[in-house]
Amino acid sequence: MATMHDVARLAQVSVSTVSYVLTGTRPISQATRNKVLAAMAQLDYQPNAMARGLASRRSRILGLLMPMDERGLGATETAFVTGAAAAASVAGYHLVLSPVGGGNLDDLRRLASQRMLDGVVLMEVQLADERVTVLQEAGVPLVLIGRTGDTTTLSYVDIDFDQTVRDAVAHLVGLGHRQIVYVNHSAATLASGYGPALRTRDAFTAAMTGHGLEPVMIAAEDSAAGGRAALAAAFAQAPELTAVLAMNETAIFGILGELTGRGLSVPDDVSVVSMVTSPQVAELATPALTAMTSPGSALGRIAIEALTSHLDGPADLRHQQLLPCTLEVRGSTAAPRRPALATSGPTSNDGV
Amino acid sequence: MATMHDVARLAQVSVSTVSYVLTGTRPISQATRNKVLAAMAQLDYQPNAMARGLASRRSRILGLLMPMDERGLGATETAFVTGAAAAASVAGYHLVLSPVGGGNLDDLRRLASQRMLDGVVLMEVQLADERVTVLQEAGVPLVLIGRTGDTTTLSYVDIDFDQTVRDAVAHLVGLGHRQIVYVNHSAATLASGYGPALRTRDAFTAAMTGHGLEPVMIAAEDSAAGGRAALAAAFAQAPELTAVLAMNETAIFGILGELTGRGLSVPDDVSVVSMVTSPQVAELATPALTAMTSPGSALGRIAIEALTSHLDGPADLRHQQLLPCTLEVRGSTAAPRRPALATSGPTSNDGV
DNA sequence: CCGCTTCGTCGAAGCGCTTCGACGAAGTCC
DNA sequence: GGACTTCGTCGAAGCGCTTCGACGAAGCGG
Repeated sequence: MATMHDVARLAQVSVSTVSYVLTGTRPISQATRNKVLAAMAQLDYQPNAMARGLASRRSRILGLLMPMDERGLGATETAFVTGAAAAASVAGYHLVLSPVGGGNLDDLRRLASQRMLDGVVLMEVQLADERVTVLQEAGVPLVLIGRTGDTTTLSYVDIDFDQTVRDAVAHLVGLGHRQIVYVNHSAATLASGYGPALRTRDAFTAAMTGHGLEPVMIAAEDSAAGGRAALAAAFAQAPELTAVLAMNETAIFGILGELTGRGLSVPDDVSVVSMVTSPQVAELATPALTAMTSPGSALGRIAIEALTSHLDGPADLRHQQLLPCTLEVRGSTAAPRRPALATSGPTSNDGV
Repeated sequence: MATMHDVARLAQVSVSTVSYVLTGTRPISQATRNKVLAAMAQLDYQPNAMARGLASRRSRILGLLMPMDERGLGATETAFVTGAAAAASVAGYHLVLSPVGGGNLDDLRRLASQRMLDGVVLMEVQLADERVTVLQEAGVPLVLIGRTGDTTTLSYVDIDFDQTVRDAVAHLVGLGHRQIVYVNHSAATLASGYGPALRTRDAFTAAMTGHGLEPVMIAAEDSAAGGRAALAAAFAQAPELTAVLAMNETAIFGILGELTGRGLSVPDDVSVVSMVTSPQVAELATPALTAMTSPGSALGRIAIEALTSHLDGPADLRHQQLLPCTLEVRGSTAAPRRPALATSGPTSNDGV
């Protein structure tokens, strides 16, 4: 393995000159640069990342911390990762994914203190997330995907749940639906302070109220069985329901199964909209699901760009941005079979 | 950030002594050790990973190279990753996941030559995989998940597809099925030399022939639509079919949808077995799928253990191991409604 | 044409750690 | 009880790179 010394000797220049050619920190004449580049090519020289990191005190490695539970990564998360990796590569950084779960905070602390990561993107952020504290204490630059409760001092990129829910509800209301049930994540997830679950809950209430409609939310376990139970609960609470909006990607297959089981057809009897869902998953169902497609790879790219601009630019700037999911109408939504009965309250906003 | 120097000064020993306490390379008296450990604790000392790596020429970082296509990671792959991460942690290594796709071989070459990874686990190996060559040229220790065509010089862990297919077929034959169709990955995937697709194809042929039955294989695109088309093709080729064995986790939902669409019930009219499938995915379907559950986390653990034993032990040993998937009977398989007509050929193996 | 800045290059001093050789003290063997 | 090994510790020499200060050679204005 050739070192910088070898290159310098072959090119008949000093080591520092070679370094300057590599990093561009100081001007180098074209002639010298060519000599050095030729020597590098001839020796198949590759800089040693460790040595470089030690001397410069920056590793040019960015970490993407993704808790991996047994659920697996959906296409949404994957798009996110690939978007981030591409952006990192463009900025001249490596991206490594670290599957540090919520449990091992010590592992995280060690990783952070070892100065091996120049910066970190945190996925699946809770409203109160200890990992943020650990990382901040270790002095590691940080960008969140998602938001903590108090976001004033942090950089983040997140889905605009408010807008997304509003668009989804508007789509259903526009089709003529009046009794819409929102199937959220489980009660336990809500209680644990999972941001998306809480934010969509509030956004749904606001959107429905804005249309003069009654918001009904059901918390469902993340499983097909949970979806079935949720649908039963939904019919118990709102027997006239004609549409389901589901945040819970896992439960939705249970919902569909139960609907079929009750002899109800999608979308004729009940319309279904899936939130924050990838096209791939939406296409698995029959009929394919009308869904709010998440801006996965854009989210990843923007997070990395924010992080690198922190690193290469002034340290104290803050990047906060929300991106909505876009509505993609497929086969699971239609006008309700029985036209809406006028419900109580104003209906002036119906035509959205 | 405290350095080893600070610790040495506070403990009134030399730097090398501190290093020996940390690495255990040489004996240190209990008294000295305690002094050093106390100093470390007091200063909240964390060794600098870069410096350590530079001096020792080992980073204690292992890479898990997983091509991330838009399909996303299933629960199987996730189990794999978590198993690997846990094993790495036990062995005192960090595990980083690198989403290097098949395209950017140069990226891989750079990563490998920078000496920042002590070793690498390669996922989703093709029968002829250039990444193997690149890594071998760079001299990076290597363990495969999956196998290349020529495995003589390589370490690998893989699913025992032969055994898995045999068990799946035996289950169906045992229930009384005679016309069994195997739905594989797409023709393009087969042509590209994707090992699991090829191996299961051959294993299916062997297993069916062994039972004196006619093997029918359909290649299906990785989508719900592909599954529907595959089922149509299956009925065209084998109108009497009573069971489907599917390798294609994505297509299987299309298969189920098409079955329902044709008014056929699962498992009464047609039994379905899903290969290499996680319980989570199997439970999404209604009824839940009888499936061959992949030994995900064990596979990850074993791969890492093989890799670390390469690194810490003699360099030239070889680890080659196959693990079968285990049959988990759920609701999608049953005895065929119309008992099998005696097909041509011997039926002596039926009772398996 | 003199002092001044800018350009291009060099040498040397680290970055924080591991590891080798050395060496006194203590234990072991016949 | 002398020769020899083992134990526990130290100092110093790197690992391969970045970066700082220095310095000769040009280029510039007045």
